[in-house]
Amino acid sequence: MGKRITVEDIAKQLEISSMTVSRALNNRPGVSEEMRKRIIDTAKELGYRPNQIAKSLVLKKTYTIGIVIPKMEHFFFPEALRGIEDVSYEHGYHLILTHSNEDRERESIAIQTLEAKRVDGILISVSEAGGNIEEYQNVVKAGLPIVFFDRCVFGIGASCVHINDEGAARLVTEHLINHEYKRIAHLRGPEGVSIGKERFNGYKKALEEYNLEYNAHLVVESGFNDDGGYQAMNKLLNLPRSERPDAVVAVNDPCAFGAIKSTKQRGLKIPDDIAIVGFTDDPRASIIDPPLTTIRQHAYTVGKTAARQLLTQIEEESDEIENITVDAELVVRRSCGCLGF
Amino acid sequence: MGKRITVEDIAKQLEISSMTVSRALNNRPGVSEEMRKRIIDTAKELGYRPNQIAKSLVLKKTYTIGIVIPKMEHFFFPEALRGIEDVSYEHGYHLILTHSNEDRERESIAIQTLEAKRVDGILISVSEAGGNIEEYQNVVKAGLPIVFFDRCVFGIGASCVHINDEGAARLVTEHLINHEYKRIAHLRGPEGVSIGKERFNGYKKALEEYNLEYNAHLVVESGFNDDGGYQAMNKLLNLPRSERPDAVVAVNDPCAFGAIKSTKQRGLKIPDDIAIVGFTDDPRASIIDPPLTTIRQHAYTVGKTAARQLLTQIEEESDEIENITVDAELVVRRSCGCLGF
DNA sequence: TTTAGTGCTGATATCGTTAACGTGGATATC
DNA sequence: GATATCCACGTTAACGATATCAGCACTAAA
Repeated sequence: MGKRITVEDIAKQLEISSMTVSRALNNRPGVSEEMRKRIIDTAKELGYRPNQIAKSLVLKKTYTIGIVIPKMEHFFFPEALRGIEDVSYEHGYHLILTHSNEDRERESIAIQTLEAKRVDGILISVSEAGGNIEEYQNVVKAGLPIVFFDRCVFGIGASCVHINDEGAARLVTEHLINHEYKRIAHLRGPEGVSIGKERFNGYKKALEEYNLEYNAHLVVESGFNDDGGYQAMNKLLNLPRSERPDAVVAVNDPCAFGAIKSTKQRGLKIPDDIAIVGFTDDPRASIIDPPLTTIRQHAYTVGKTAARQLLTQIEEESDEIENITVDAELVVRRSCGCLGF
Repeated sequence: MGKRITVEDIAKQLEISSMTVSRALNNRPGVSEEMRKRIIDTAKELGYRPNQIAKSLVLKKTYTIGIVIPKMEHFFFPEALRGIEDVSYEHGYHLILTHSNEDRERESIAIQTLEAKRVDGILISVSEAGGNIEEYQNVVKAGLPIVFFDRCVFGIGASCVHINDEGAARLVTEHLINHEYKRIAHLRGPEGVSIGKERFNGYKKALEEYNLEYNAHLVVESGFNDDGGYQAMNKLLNLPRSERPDAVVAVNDPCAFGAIKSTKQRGLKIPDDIAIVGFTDDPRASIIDPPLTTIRQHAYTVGKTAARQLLTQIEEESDEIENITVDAELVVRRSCGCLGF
């Protein structure tokens, strides 16, 4: 590593103390304007770059927030990330990005890394494998602000930012019920992940409300991606003809795409033979054939909101916990049986 | 911030020196097995988390690499990011993610931030606005390893990882020529960005090779996203009928999507009235109507390769510059006029 | 003239960790 | 029995920055 210029180097060159250099470069009072100018000029001339590491050590503050994301492939996360980045940038914070790859162990390592790097706060969406509750609790106990987004963990004293998953799932299921589908299936997310559970609850409540029978055979766990949706849909389509669903609520859009693939492969028509709806509003949803009816999640807003909440906790040193719901909306396209585009 | 446990705290509790604690926790020789065990146990008990900041200060090494990405919305970047993350994780490095948002000023700030954070190396894809050449040169001069990926800057002594943009653009243009299209247009990327220039060159060379006339009216700058493609295509379609293109090479898939939208809005059929091809192989490319013929870029591989190159430079302290080309392939679908799938 | 205040600058300690060298005692070697 | 070697552990300094307190020159007020 090429030797970097330090405040000391600047100080020596000008035959002053490093303290004066520090004051000048950080725009603090106690330096004459003339001296300040000379210092800034020399700093530029020497190509000085402040050492944030040393600064962080003494100030006990890194201006960095840590992010744990379970899966980069989901459109939702890069989009949320963009929201997080925008807000952080405005506040002068930077991001350390880690990736759990839906793996519990790797998530645990990621959190410990972020603690070691002394981030000022953590934003996390838990892995599909279900969370490291104890690890989260340690973070909370250590007084390190942590905010969950999308896939949350409630009741451990941390803020959560998410859409109203239950309500939205209910909404989209009701939409199918209004189409008079009778055997509505659900490709559900994992039990251990909040959104899997909540969306399932929404689906179930909609059925109850309209006095449709809940049928456990029609609920298949699918994980969160295309392939899981494909496999799960295959299971449903392997049922005896009379037991097959006439409509499907997928836990998210990738699952719905997998389900669409499976359905088409068997020569079945969507929505004529089976209606399928998703959840996310992935960019592909509007251009797939047929265009997918889904819930628009506003990932960008979720990211922004989560980052704001975290920064509030960091900067106000408050430990006030909030449970924030971001609006989501039903986007009606054609895969549900509606004609409109 | 809750006070964190330090090696000193552990040392006091065991009535030993902090040096012994450091040795034990870092698996270094010079500590009896019994003592090591006691130290590790106490560390766990107290919930010790090493302070990577202090460590970095003394070791002059952060195990962190900085990333500058121009636009999160392009599918390419999250995918490249995934490749980068996988490789870094294997090597025990972490990522600081910054986002230039295609803005030159913001990119410049991002680079300075990364230098201040004393990252061990930088991976960058330059902003659409064209790069801060001087800034890059400063980084190189400071001896900080930097690798460009996808959107590169050549000739300043930094490694580059990219696909053979010129060759691939030529390939896809040739494919159109073989379809016997005569008036082939190009929606081109910005002059100041390597891939814009290279792809344009490839397009031009293909025309030359087949003795097709190059027509400057048929080349319109489109930027890199949907809307730019839409606007640029509108310009082409506003030409007198006889001057309109019968085929279009878009600089990337988002542009192609915009062009498709514009074309469809005018009631023109793709590929019958106008063929359109893209570049990227965005997830939407295979499901749009008609499925888009494009160049598959293997963003994941580009990310992986760039990260590997950077880590090699970091760990071997070599300043050997490489210009690495990642294979890309033509993906033939229907928007070019082929029948297949 | 003395006192107090103000404006600029410097000396020293500190953040948490590790490198480099030092020490004391047990064991091995001749 | 003297010397060398090795092991386990300790002491000190350093990384690069800032906080804190102190000092010095000068001005204003008493």
